[in-house]
Amino acid sequence: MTSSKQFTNALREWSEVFMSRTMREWFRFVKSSGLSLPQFSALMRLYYHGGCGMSEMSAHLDVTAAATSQMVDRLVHAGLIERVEDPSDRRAKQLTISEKGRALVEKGIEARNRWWEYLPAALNAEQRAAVVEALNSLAEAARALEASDTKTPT
Amino acid sequence: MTSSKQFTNALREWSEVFMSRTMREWFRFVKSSGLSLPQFSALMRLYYHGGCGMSEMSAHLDVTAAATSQMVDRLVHAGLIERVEDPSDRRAKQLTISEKGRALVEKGIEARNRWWEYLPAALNAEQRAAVVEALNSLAEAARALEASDTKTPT
DNA sequence: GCTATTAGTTAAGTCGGATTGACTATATCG
DNA sequence: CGATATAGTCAATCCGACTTAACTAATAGC
Repeated sequence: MTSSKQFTNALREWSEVFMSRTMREWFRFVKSSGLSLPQFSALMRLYYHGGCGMSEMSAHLDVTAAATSQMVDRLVHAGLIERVEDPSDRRAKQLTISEKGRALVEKGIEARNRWWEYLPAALNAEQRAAVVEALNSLAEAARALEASDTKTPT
Repeated sequence: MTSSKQFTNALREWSEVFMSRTMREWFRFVKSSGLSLPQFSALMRLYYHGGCGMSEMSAHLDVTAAATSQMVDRLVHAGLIERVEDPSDRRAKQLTISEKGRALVEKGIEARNRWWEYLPAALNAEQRAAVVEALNSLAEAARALEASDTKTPT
């Protein structure tokens, strides 16, 4: 078996364990928050990438402008998003996440990550160091991949 | 900084990169399939854990029996789930995933994993070996954690 | 054997997600 | 400057997710 194949198998296996648990925790949190998954997608977009316009949000969510407008209405009404006129184009609006929205997202991230915070205790110091190194390599490689994907026209 | 803290930070960082991309690919796939996320949750449950009853499914989805019944109706109608009478209890039904459902789930898993299959090329052989070892440790530790969580009354 | 409980279904209702179409205000282009 | 394009919103509509309530058939318990 090639080293690349072993790699892929190992990542696949970890991915299944990780996804299964993390998604479960995420869906649980979202449900308990009273919001929907698409609403959280909108919030996370603003949280991780900063403010954007309605069209950008619409493109990100891959839905029509009308759908976005209605969803953003609800999030604005809930105090989770702020919508202001774009100073450089009077037709447009700028969306930013409110402090309340930010706090909610952070709480969600915490909730979905909590399960693996007990993992260090199950590994010895040597294993932990190895994992740290490996994950850093992975994260770096994945970010490079993301950057090069972004540059490729689709 | 403690080794445990470094570990947690590394996993957190990888988790963000991984989740961001993987969820995006997953949502894209689900949307293109014409099914909803809750429907996929039901299918994945059957795929990974085998057949179960309606009540079990209802508990897994964390919704009422009526919601489950209606959703399962749609999946049965779409040929993705099979629903038969439970031979040991005439009141109950047994749900299993159909071949069509299985194929769809597998296609989805493939779709959400495709992005990181190019990662090996970005790492040298030494790094790859280290990652394989680390991920195996992680997967094992996570499975042990899952098993002990299951045994803990909630 | 009778009563209580259970497994699942059906109906009715609300909600958010999503679409299309129409519209207004604003920006761009020739 | 007028015509066209654009950014976003509103209305109407459909759909699936989800709830509650009521119901039937089957099982469990005494």
